[in-house]
Amino acid sequence: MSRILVVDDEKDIVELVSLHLQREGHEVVSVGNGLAVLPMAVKTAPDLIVLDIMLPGIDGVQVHRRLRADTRTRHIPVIMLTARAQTNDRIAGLESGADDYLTKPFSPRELMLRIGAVLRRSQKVVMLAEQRIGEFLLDRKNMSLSINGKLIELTITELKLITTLMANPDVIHSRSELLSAVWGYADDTHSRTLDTHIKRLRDKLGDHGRHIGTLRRQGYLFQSTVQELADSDA
Amino acid sequence: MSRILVVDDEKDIVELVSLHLQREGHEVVSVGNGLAVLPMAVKTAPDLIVLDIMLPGIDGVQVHRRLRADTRTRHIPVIMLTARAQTNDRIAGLESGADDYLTKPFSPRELMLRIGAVLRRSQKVVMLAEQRIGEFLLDRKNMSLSINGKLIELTITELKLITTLMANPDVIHSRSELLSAVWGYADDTHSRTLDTHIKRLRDKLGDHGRHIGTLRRQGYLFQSTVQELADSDA
DNA sequence: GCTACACGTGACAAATTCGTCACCATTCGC
DNA sequence: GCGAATGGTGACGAATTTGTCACGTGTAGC
Repeated sequence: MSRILVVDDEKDIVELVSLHLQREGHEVVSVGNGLAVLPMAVKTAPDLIVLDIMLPGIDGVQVHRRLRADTRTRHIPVIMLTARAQTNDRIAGLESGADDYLTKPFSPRELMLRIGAVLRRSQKVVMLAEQRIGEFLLDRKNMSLSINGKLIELTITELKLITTLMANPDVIHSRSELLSAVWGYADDTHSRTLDTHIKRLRDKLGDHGRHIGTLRRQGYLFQSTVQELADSDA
Repeated sequence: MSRILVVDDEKDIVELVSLHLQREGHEVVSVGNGLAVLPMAVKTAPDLIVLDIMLPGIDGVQVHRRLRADTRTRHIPVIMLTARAQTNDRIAGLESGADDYLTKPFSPRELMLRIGAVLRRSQKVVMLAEQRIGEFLLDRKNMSLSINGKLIELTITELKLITTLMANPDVIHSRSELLSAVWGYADDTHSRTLDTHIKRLRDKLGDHGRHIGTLRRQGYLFQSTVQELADSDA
């Protein structure tokens, strides 16, 4: 599942938290000294760090600063464990930097919920840099479309349109869905805007414009494969 | 590393191939019956399938057809194992569909090389759909940039420019690199095109335009963090 | 077969984008 | 400090993009 780095010098806290995390299928790494956090974080690349404030070596606030300052660890979400004795402005300082915080003593269940929430928020959504469908190559990194290796010059509107269609090939995209994705509004009563852009796009695709199909009263779709022109018995 | 589905009813072949694959760090799943391939492929989502022609149940050619016809498995590369007794036109038919083929008896080393080559060819390049840097959110899926949740309206040229810069934050991008990535040429002798677009982009970013730094005689860079305006001792 | 509705089409004009360029500002090396 | 090189700036005009709209074509339901 995910790898969690637990930082606390109280062994019973570490064991309790580890137990709960492992029960949920996470992998746990732990350290008990502030100075050891950054090297361990760099080495193990955890998905989240649970970081206690009171630490031997250097304290949790300092550790947090170092994690944020290092390009290798700055992206790792951090949940800080604070003691009730912390002053309010100190807690405010923590809140502004950490992804979440929890006051000791805490219920392990509460911590698990917090960890789950922070992990979900931080999950990276990825997509294919290049998507090939038949003779089409959509290069999302360079924001370009090629057909059989030949670059098709598209306006940004046309590019957004084909990108939206090719994101889910062979699936119908309603008019309102396309308008929303490309134009930011969903109602096109009495307007031919979408139709005009579809035509322009099809024109630029030449013969391959047939890959953009119309489903009357439903919307448009990008077809991975199209029927060959029938010469006989058409 | 990668997950490989090995399909062969000869147990010694399966064991031999599995041994070599596991030695290279791959995970191996195997089935010995043609009818079991598709369900297993759907279930385990392998990165590559090694598929023997001679199978009980349905033969390898049929299996291959089914894999290609199913949207859940059509993208999985297939290496087919053929027997020397196969006729030439049958082999030609296989070649046109499989990603690679190998004739029994084969050396395991040869198969490993083929597997490596096919895997390398099929690796999907992915990138973050959304990239957050400080207050900037680059949404590659929708081709948009937001700062603190506020959409910044950019032209396609400006978008390509900021995308290129943010792809490697805090790294210098030379003028020729930017020209090549955005304009498709690298020489800007006697032209202020790039500079003009950088200025336009900075203007649209307002205060946050400071994130785009100039390094004289080297190029430009996107800075994840910038110095706060110093009110004292500036 | 007829009609109403949905989509395709060509044309237009306003808006926007783009590259260029003259000039200014800044930086660096001598 | 000076001069040359480099980057910033505002303005211009050509080219392109965009949305709209009248009209035509195609389709589905009665």
